[in-house]
Amino acid sequence: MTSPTLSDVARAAGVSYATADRVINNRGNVAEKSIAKVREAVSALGYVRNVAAANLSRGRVYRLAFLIPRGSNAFFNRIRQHIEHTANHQATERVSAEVIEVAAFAVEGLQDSISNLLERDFDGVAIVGLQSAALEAPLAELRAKGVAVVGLVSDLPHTARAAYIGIDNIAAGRTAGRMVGLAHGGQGGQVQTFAGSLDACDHAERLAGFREVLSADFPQVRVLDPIMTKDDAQVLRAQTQEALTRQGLTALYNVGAGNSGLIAALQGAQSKRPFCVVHELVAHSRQALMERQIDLVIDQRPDVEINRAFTVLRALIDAKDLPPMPDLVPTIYVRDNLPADTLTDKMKAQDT
Amino acid sequence: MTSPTLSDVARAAGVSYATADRVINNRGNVAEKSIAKVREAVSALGYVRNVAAANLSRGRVYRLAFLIPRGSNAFFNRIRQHIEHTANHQATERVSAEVIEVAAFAVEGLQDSISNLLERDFDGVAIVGLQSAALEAPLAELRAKGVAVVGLVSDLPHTARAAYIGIDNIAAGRTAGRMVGLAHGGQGGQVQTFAGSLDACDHAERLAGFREVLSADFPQVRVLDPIMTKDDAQVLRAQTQEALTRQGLTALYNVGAGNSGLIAALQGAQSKRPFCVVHELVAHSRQALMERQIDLVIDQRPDVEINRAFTVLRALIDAKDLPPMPDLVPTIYVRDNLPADTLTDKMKAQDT
DNA sequence: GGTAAAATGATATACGTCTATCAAAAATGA
DNA sequence: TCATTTTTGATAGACGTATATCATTTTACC
Repeated sequence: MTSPTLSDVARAAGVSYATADRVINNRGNVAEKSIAKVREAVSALGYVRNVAAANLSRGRVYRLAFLIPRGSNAFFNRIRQHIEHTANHQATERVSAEVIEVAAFAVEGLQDSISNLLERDFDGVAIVGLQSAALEAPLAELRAKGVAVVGLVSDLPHTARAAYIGIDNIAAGRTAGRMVGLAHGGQGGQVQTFAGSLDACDHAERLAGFREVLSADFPQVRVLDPIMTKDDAQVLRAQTQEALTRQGLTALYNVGAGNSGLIAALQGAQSKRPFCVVHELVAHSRQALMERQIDLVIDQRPDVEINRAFTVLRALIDAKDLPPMPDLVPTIYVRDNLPADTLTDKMKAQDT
Repeated sequence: MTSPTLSDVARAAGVSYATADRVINNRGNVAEKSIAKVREAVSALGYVRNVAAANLSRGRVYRLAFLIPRGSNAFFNRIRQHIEHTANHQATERVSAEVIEVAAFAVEGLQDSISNLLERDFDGVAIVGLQSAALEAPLAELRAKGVAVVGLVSDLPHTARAAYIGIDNIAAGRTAGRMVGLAHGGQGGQVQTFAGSLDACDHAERLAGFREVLSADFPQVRVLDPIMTKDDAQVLRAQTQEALTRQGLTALYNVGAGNSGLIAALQGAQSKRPFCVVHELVAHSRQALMERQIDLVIDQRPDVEINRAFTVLRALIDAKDLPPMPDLVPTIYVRDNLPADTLTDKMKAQDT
């Protein structure tokens, strides 16, 4: 009934505990023959090492780092908050996580930060990455030291990381496109798109997906070229105001950030406004959804992503296979399926 | 740096390890004064019991049971599969889960099954419940024995369970209503609704939410009274075929199961079919989405729910507070944001 | 003040693994 | 065959907690 221990394995293999241990933790100086015997016994008995006992014995702690862009971006604040919350909780299980802020979207800064990680003694690192070959060398060094590396939200060069945790941005754009198309109810229309910069490949991917669906399945809806905003709320506000004066505009889609500006412009708008889709559920997009200034939010569920990041990193560090985890898909929010607002809830709890 | 042990607590409280242990595991026979001293030391040092060490010492196993309706319903098959997969994985951490099948939607059957649990030695139970006062007595007995009880997918009487893990069905119906409304693009229309039975309160709730949104925000869309199907695919097929012949029908919404029949009827349909929304992503609804027979699936993410059930039950059993978990919301799927098909993937993996 | 009861302290063993040490046995090479 | 190297065995202590036992101290009560 109870699962076999390493002593059981040793006995079954006809070797001493010490030898079985040498095999399991490959300490070397073991004859091939003994290795084979132990391996056989392991699979015969179905032995799996008791990680709890092992960690207890080792006094092991999992030291994780998260490299997140600096700045007051609402989305990354949410990410940061989730990391701290989770870390706080996992402290019981000897997991510590440190958030390291990085200059936003700058290859050199990221490169330096990664190099700095080499001197620290981390077991795993999650990085909000960039597609740049310049990152490959420092990441290779890091991985050579045995550090588990995953890309978070925005991917790293494929060869340089063990996993990517984030949504498929083409799918996200396609989803937005599908919804905008559906909302036209068979009628024609014009969509104004907004993007921070097309150098950011997530923006470019979303836009591509968006166009793809509309031109294939809703040809009567015209997609206007994106207005570049640098994710700046001021720019978005001005440009949205301008767009709203135009005739025949039936929808707005912002692939990037800076939505508070877009929303501000919509607040002053007339009764019949275009169908509006933005990305990432944060305080202001949530409120705008509730107050009917916008119609849809495509979210990447940072809570799920962070959860996954912790789980994947631990699995990589322990060299275990991955436990079942919820899939990551672009999530569509309307005003009717919003999750409970934890921040509001917290304030309520403080009131009582 | 390293977290305090119970010995540290004892020392800080000025008592022996034995006394600190008596307090922590409330074994009785301790003076109030000592209890207070230990409690203080615990919070002063921020002591948290090392669950891994505790479980190691106890040789503890978590024995969980899941009470799931019997039958070949695709949705519950998916649930069952997730439970087994997760259980399989958690075996390493000394968690075992048993799926117990129950006569579907019958109060007496469920009542008996719950009573039977009393003789087994489970630590936690997740039950696909019913709102019936008849369940309160056996559940109270179970909880009196120290068994953690949660409602899964469909709630139990509120007083009889520690938590409910499932979506808000009114929100799910509202979400469907919002999408159907949006898809009309400001034009009028008629929606035919289908339900298994309005005795099932999840069906009634979804329908109520659906109506609520349409009448409030899309009054030009008329909601027809639901056709009762008993979740039977044959009935759905016939009724859908009949409905499709009607003039002016712009949308279909099935709050219940039996979608394979609905889809079959749609396969034979003409080019311009109504906008179709169903619940639960399973093999056939997924395929229908891909092949454009339907437009939208509202899913409750059984994978997330099962994950949550395991986590919540463990937390209840250990009397810990809950770790961060993804929120449960009705998820909207279109053909562009579908998760990877694990079954298909598995088959692919076997091919290679 | 004396006795019984309650509370406390000291200590030992166990859980399964890691790590280390030392001695003994087996294999290797000249 | 002997010296050397490689491989094995035996064993002990540590990680933090649970549980048990037994002796001792403190408290309560008449």
